[in-house]
Amino acid sequence: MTKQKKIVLEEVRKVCTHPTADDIYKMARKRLPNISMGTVYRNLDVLSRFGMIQKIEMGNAQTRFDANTSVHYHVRCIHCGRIDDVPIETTSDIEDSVSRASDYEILGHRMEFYGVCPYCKDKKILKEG
Amino acid sequence: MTKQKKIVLEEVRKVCTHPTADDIYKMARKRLPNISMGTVYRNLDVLSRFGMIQKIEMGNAQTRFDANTSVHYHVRCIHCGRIDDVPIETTSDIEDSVSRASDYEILGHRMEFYGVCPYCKDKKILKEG
DNA sequence: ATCCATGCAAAGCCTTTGCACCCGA
DNA sequence: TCGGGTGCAAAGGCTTTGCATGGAT
Repeated sequence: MTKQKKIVLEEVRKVCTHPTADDIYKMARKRLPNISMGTVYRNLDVLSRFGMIQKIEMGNAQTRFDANTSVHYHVRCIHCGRIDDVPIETTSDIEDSVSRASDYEILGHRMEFYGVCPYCKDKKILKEG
Repeated sequence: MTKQKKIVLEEVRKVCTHPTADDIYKMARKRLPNISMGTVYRNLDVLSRFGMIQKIEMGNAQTRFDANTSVHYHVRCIHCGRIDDVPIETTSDIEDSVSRASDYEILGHRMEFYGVCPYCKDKKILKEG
């Protein structure tokens, strides 16, 4: 656990905004001005491979990272790109259905919701009103 | 509907492999040797915006395209990248739960399964056996 | 002294875009 | 003739990687 890796981990844990690698790079730079993008990517990668953080990879968007490693769903705002956790239970029942219905060995699923976040809803109302 | 757009559409419809833009480029080139990648991308984009084909954007992988425009789920093989349709019904019930549980205006969801495809399962058995 | 992680920069991959040209209405 | 679609090539965004250096054990 190098100084760089420690800081990357801490910065991911500090926020609940599901930051991108670049966000984390900027945050880490405030504490370690010479940290490089390559190091940030490398550390995000090993941290996620070791299960200490989670990669959020959906919908061809830029990868984001999450200190919350529990299985949970996300919702993405189609206007501002903001990502939030979805406060509902995840289910693996559906994986069983898929296992039965296909010839794949199902190992997991990902689900993401999309819509308009509260802030953008307000902005839209203001514009329209 | 130019010659190029027509061929791009036909090639997407010809296969059930959920091809990438590059796959389609290679297929289209057999019929129209001078078609360019830019044209393929542009046409895939307008065809999907007009609902004539579907973009599959999952898991930070390369975008794939699907002539089947109905709402359905996909499953991806973690070994070979193959994508197949999942023969189960999609549900929007869960979107209602999320609507109630969050402050977002929910417009839709994406779900994808991952696992090991039949072919890779066999290969694994062969290697192990 | 050794070895692995780092910083830096370059390359890679997929996709988009600017621009001049051409083809069809 | 006119305008939009095309081919080509370059640029763009994000991510990975090669390599020499440096720090920790």
